[in-house]
Amino acid sequence: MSKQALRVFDTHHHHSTTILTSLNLPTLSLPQTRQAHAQILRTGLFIHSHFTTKLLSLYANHLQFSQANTLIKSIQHPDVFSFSTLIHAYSKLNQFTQAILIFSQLVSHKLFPDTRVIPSVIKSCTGLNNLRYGKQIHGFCVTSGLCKDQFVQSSLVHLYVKCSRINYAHKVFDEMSQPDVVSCSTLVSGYARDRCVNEAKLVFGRMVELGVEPNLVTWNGMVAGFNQSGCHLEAVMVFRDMILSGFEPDGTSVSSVLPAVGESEDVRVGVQVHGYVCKRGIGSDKCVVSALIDMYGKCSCAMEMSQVFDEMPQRDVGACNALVSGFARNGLTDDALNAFNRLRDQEMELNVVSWTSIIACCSQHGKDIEALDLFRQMQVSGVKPNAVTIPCLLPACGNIAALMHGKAAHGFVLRTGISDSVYVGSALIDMYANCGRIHLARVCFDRMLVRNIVCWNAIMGGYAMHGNANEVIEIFHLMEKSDKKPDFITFTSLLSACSHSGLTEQGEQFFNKMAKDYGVKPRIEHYACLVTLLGRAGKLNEAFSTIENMPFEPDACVWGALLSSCRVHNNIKLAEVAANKLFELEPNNPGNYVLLSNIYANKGLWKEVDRVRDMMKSMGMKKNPGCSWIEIKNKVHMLLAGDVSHPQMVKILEKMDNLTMEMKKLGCLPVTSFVLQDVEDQEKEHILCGHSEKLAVVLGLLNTPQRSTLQVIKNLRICGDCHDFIKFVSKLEQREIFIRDTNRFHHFKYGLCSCGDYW
DNA sequence: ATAGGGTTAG
Repeated sequence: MSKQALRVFDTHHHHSTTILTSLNLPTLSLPQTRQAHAQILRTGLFIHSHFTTKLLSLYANHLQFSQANTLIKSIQHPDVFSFSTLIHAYSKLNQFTQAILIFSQLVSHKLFPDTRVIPSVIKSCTGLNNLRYGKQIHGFCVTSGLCKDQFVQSSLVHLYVKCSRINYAHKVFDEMSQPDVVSCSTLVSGYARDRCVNEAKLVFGRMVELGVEPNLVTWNGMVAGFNQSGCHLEAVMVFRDMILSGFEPDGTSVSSVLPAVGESEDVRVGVQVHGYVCKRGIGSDKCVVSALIDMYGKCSCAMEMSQVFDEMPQRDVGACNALVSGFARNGLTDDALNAFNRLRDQEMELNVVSWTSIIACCSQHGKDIEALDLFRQMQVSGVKPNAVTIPCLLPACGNIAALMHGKAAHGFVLRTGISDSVYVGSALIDMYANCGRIHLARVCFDRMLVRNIVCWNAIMGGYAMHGNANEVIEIFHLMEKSDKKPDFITFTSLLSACSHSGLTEQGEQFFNKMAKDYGVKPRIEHYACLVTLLGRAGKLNEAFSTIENMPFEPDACVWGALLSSCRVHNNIKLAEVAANKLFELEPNNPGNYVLLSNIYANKGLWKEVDRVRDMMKSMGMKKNPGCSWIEIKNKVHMLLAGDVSHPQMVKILEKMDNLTMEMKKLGCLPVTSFVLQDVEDQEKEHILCGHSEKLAVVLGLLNTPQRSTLQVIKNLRICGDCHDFIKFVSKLEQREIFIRDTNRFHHFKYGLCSCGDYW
């Protein structure tokens, strides 16, 4: 066609009919459009609005917004049709903002919109989730009478469904004189998406009564709606009903039902659907393949998942993403990373989902530094993070207290305007709390416009971890005044905060009224909190009888809580009871053996210490290596206990010797009880020098400005010697030092620690 | 010329 069109433009015979013919051809390329435009200008044909209008839609289809917008302004007397052409073009291309912009020009020209243009305008409001403007248009349609049009009405139904105003949608629907299949389907899928199973079925029944035949889109909309709202079983059942009603599911149906099958983890159904896909020959549909891979991944069938991937006819980024997250979901992090790297090697175009999946995989499986690095690489490669990427990344920052990285992500959130997301907000709260900046966490919390229960729990959990029980209780009361109901996580924060701050009575009160006053039945973790609460207060017998009388079989957390309390209060008898239970429940957890031996060592019972050490040895178990992280000048340093490989190790040990000497001079001798071995005192000191948190603190002292705050993260509980050492350092060096261990924050200042030496 | 359904990341 292009040859013919160009021949027309090359002639100097400017018969309007010839050009008109060429402009009526389905599409012209952009250069051809420009050529036609030039010719129209030269020949003066622009006075006929038909040509200009045609040019408008051509420019719009080539995404030449400024050209199209200029052109329409050049028309002396534009009519509704000129504007409509452009609006239709924009709305079809999902350029909703542009569409609405043109519509407002139509209005400002005092032109009267017709029933044909309104649906595209409402569709644009729908696409932008702009309920306000949509409602205005609705109002206009009511007063002008355009509302009687079926297309206008069904676009309004869609607007309200999309903007979560299902009641409005139903009202518009009820006012329709003759509901059509489109409006019915939209309303049905809207109810399904709102988890309103009964209403969806009611409207479905009503459309049948009215003689409106449901079609494939109706059924698919229901399946998709139930899937999206988490009614997975319902989605699968509707899929069945659809087949029983004589419909042949297509690619859309299958792609909608498979995620639901995956969630219900019923691989037999999944295999059936897979078989159907093969039979119908829709296995080359990209969405179908991705959904199959996803389903097998969710059903823990990594083999089948890989097989579907390997057999797919054409590589597709969606399928690759499903594969990566499938591996990650099953804990196969190396496979996930390999698949991701293969993707890059094959120069497959990675999208934001690919990057977000792999970042999530790393931050959820202890590969925090890798996650941060991938986030950097993502931006280098030109893919923009979005409101999902950030909550996947932030836990990695929090895990290793990479505050600067977290702040950079926060800056990104503010610049890109995604801070309204509750996911982003609660992830920021968690990150700041985990980085020891509880006040910044609070600022994020206070600035949120909408908060869900996760946000409330995040800030309360943050304060609890910092041992600020009063703040937790204050937030809890604020929450009571809001419309959010506390859940079991809320009470875990409350109880652990009370135990960390020694508010024993208040903690017991919360425990006693959580079921009665708030309808939250205590779970086993709440009993564990109660044991810690009583244990910390020295009420070890009460703690023990709590365990004996609780309505659950006590688990490792509960016995672990008792054992820790026994360490604080040097109770050998109960420690042995708890430890023996723990050795039964988790024989391969070295932490329990270490804790018991520390309790023995603290009382000088070296024979017992040896016995525990031999137990560990005979089981081939080693103490988990202690590991600490500290962020210095935007770089995260990792230090392992006893590891001398750090480039600054000579300086670190020198500084540590100096500090130890100062401590001795001032009579603050190191406590040498927290070592596993019974060795000569001097050697003990040497082993203590190697504890990772100590190394990290000293590294921080050497590389940061005087008196600045230090922040260290440790993978195990802080040991007593290091605790004493750091208290001393905080006084001698006039430093605030935050250390987060597996349990809580220790805030060292002026020679004291916020935990009050109970932990 | 106008209105409805799908996959993969939290």
